[in-house]
Amino acid sequence: MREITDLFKLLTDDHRVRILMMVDKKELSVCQLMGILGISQPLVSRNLSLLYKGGFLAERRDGKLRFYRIRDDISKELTAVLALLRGLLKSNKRYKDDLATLKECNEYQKKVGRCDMETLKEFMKRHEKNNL
Amino acid sequence: MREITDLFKLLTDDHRVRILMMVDKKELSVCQLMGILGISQPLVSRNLSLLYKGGFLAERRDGKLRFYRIRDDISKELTAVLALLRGLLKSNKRYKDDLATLKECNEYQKKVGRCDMETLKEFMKRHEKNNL
DNA sequence: TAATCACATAAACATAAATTAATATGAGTT
DNA sequence: AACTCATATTAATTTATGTTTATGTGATTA
Repeated sequence: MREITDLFKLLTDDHRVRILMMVDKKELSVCQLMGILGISQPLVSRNLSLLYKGGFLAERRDGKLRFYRIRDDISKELTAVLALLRGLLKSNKRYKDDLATLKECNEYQKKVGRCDMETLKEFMKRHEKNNL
Repeated sequence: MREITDLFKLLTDDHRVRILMMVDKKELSVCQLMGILGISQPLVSRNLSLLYKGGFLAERRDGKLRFYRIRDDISKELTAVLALLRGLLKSNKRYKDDLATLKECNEYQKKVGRCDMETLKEFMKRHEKNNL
């Protein structure tokens, strides 16, 4: 029983759910997630770590960057939970906004040709200004 | 987004999930739930109240007793969550034990012909002994 | 109408979780 | 080998949550 309530506990934090849904859409690095969600690096790392320990995520290192994505061999329990989440969020405003930001973030990176922390912080600054 | 994480928050407590699954099986009074789960009355009441506020439950008063059951007009979100829970718990030991206790509790009540707090406390005492 | 019973709620306490700020790690670069 | 950069981790603070004890409420019965 505890395993199940612990699983739900993973989904009681907005940041974690948003992170999960973003990497569900596309493999992402820590600094990309910072840029998209507009939150601090340790906060992204901590929540990634919890989702990882919860069995949702796979990690891949590429140079200095670490990319996270949904594991492709997650348990049937986690598969069911993910399916539920996708359904619940389909028409959620925050989720759709995040998806849009994800797209902008990608385009910005393509334009400047880099994917490092400075680039992402610059993106965060610009994005924040646009949403005032 | 908050609405969704709050929904999951309701399911992060063992007692609440057990209560939800018991009333999913059968309409039950507060003291019956005490007897089945073996926990205090304020604890049952508090968790029932949270599940009620969360939109899962309907209440019916019959004399001194208050019976709770799953609302028959719950939202599609809650319906999806309930379906998930039923799947996750289908083969869960604690859940199956609780179902067995629910059955015993019913039979005990039929035998003694009452459904009040004294009866249920007596049942709790006996049940505890049997499980030593 | 006073007492009792089932249940609800408030207050108090204990514990756990989220966030930030500061620091550590470890791979890549010079 | 020293340095830098992306990320992880720790410690400290705040905030939220669960549980018990004590008390309130409203219906029923004596």
